[in-house]
Amino acid sequence: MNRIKRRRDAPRTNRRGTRSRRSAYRAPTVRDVSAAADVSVGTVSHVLSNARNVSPETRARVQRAMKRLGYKPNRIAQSLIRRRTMAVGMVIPDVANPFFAELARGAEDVLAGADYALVFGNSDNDAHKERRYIDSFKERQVDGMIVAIASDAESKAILEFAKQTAMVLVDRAFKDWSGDTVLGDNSLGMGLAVNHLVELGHRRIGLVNGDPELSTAKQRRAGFERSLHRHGLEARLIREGRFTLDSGQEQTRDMLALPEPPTAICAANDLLALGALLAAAERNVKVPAELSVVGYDDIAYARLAQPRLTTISQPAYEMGAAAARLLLQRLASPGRRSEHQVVAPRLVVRDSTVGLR
Amino acid sequence: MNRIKRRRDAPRTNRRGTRSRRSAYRAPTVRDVSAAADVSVGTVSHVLSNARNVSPETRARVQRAMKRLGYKPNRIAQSLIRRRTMAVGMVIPDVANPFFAELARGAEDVLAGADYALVFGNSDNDAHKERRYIDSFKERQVDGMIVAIASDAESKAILEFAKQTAMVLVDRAFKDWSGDTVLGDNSLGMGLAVNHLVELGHRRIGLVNGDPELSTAKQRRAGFERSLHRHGLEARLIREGRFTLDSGQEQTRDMLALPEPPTAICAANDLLALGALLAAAERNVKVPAELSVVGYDDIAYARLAQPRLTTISQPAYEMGAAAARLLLQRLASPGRRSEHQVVAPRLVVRDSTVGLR
DNA sequence: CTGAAAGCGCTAACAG
DNA sequence: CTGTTAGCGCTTTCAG
Repeated sequence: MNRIKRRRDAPRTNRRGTRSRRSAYRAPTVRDVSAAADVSVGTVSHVLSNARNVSPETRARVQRAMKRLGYKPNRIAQSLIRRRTMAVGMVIPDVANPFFAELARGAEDVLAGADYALVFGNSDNDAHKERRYIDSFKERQVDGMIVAIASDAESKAILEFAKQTAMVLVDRAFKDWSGDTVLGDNSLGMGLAVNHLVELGHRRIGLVNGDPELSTAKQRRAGFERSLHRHGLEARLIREGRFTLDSGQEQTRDMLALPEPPTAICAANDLLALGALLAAAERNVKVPAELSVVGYDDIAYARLAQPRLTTISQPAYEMGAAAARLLLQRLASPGRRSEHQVVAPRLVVRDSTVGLR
Repeated sequence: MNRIKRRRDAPRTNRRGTRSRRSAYRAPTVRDVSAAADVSVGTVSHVLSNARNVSPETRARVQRAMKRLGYKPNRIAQSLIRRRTMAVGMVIPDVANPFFAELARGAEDVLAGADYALVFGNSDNDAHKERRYIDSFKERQVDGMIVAIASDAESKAILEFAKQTAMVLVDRAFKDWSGDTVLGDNSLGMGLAVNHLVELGHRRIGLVNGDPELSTAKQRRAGFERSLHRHGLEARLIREGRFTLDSGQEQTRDMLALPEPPTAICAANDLLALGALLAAAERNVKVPAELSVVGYDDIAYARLAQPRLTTISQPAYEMGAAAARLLLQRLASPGRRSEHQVVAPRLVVRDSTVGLR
């Protein structure tokens, strides 16, 4: 009893009785509030969480004390005992890619609305980096994660991880994954692009692709090939690289140097398509007159490019928001069946594609 | 003693003696490890943190136990007692703005290298939202924050906050702020733009500006006016709005409808400039032949626009990285003098500006 | 070199 | 309706 008394009276002194020297300021705690309002800590906690009835007068007194002291609950302490951090991790390849920036925005907006904090990691499509972020987030006890997975290189670990904490895959998945997903229909989308080009009379159509280990790249390639075959065409002009502008430029440069260059190019994302435009400009190949180009994603800059880019549109913001909503749902009811949302791609015709004359 | 024994033997049972029903799995704790290795929890903690000497045999035994159990320290518990979360908050207006996406990348890369997690908030340049994120991050006990502040509306609260936790302002600041900063020289930058235009023979130069309460907008406007005056010109053609593409389009549309429209436009960022290009296209005003446009920031898409945008370049990635480094330094030595880094703007001439014939 | 135990700030079971 | 108190998982004295 004496010991406890001492603690309540002098909470700011350490065992030696000296005030801690570093940082004079120390945020008020439940104990400070309870002392100020002359109630027990339990009561303070309860007015905070509304977990049980507290008489109006007591409540008011406590709230006044809180305000006066500028009390804010320490979320870390809450997390420790509640076993919930109210934080979710997100790992995407690169925020500097507008598609993922939008996607992140979508996720953040819904998560913030539910009082979750978003902690971020850019994997650069590197399975190692991705794994490091996931591990780090796990140690930090995030309640869940949203990830645009780089490859299936770490699939074992991911699957293991997902058993322990909520996880939804967005934009990209891997086989063996059976949890929640929000994915585009990449094969269909690429089909749309090919159909458009074929309808315009193109026969020699090339594919400028991203990192071949990514599920999006695989599926877009598959869609490309399938669709060409369906039209009785061969899929020979295929390049792969990374999902970057530079790679797009390089791949296109390469293709345009062919004895029989393509008359049209499908790029697996808009960055690649923009790179293709640059490569064409280098060689003085006119787009769309001499080369049609279609992109994928419909980032904001697609319509600002010259010529305005025909592309396969995907609602990045919505995909992020949907992934976040799915995560929230799973957090609320861990037992529910997993859900697989697929968002439909849409062809947006602008000025970078034109009929073969 | 009996009580303690019980705890060590049955740590996974709650007070009623029933196993918790939810989540069969529970991560191993120091206690589990200590039991498995037959040492005290203190020893386990010490092999983890190397805080004191532990005999090689004991250490090995503990490490084996850790590995066997798959033990990972609980960062939340560590944070609570160490009073460090190894997390930093970042609030920027919008990741979907490539300038800030790059900046965020820069910060994240250096922070991740130092084992800090980055938690994110988009303020949309809304002082309220910004304040909410800052409060939230504070409750979450972040070790520090990097913020591109919206306005001085909440400056009181911000200053108060900064007394308690490390904070560096990036890209934007407010008067009264005397802490660490990484800022561009906006006035100088705008001067560069104006000089360039004047040298090309332009006399009727308009300013398309962003949110007037932002320090960047104020300074860029000031630089614009000062520079024009220095050339003996009046600064009459000034519009303000938001730092978005749409706003740029709108402001420019408005200006071009004037009886005496400008022959050149300074836009306070590239998004605005891109909007200006759109507005010009609408009216069939040729850029640069009939209207020169210069942007600000030099986002990746500036050189992809048509025409390629002349702009004032700022190293967004480096600014983010520098801010993160500053924060790390302050975290390491809280007493150090605050540092004010200013990054030099650079004129990049491309195709959107041309001499008046 | 090691163990015991007191907390970090909070929640929630238990006992009035 | 309110107070007491045992922990959450970890670190860090203090005592051997």
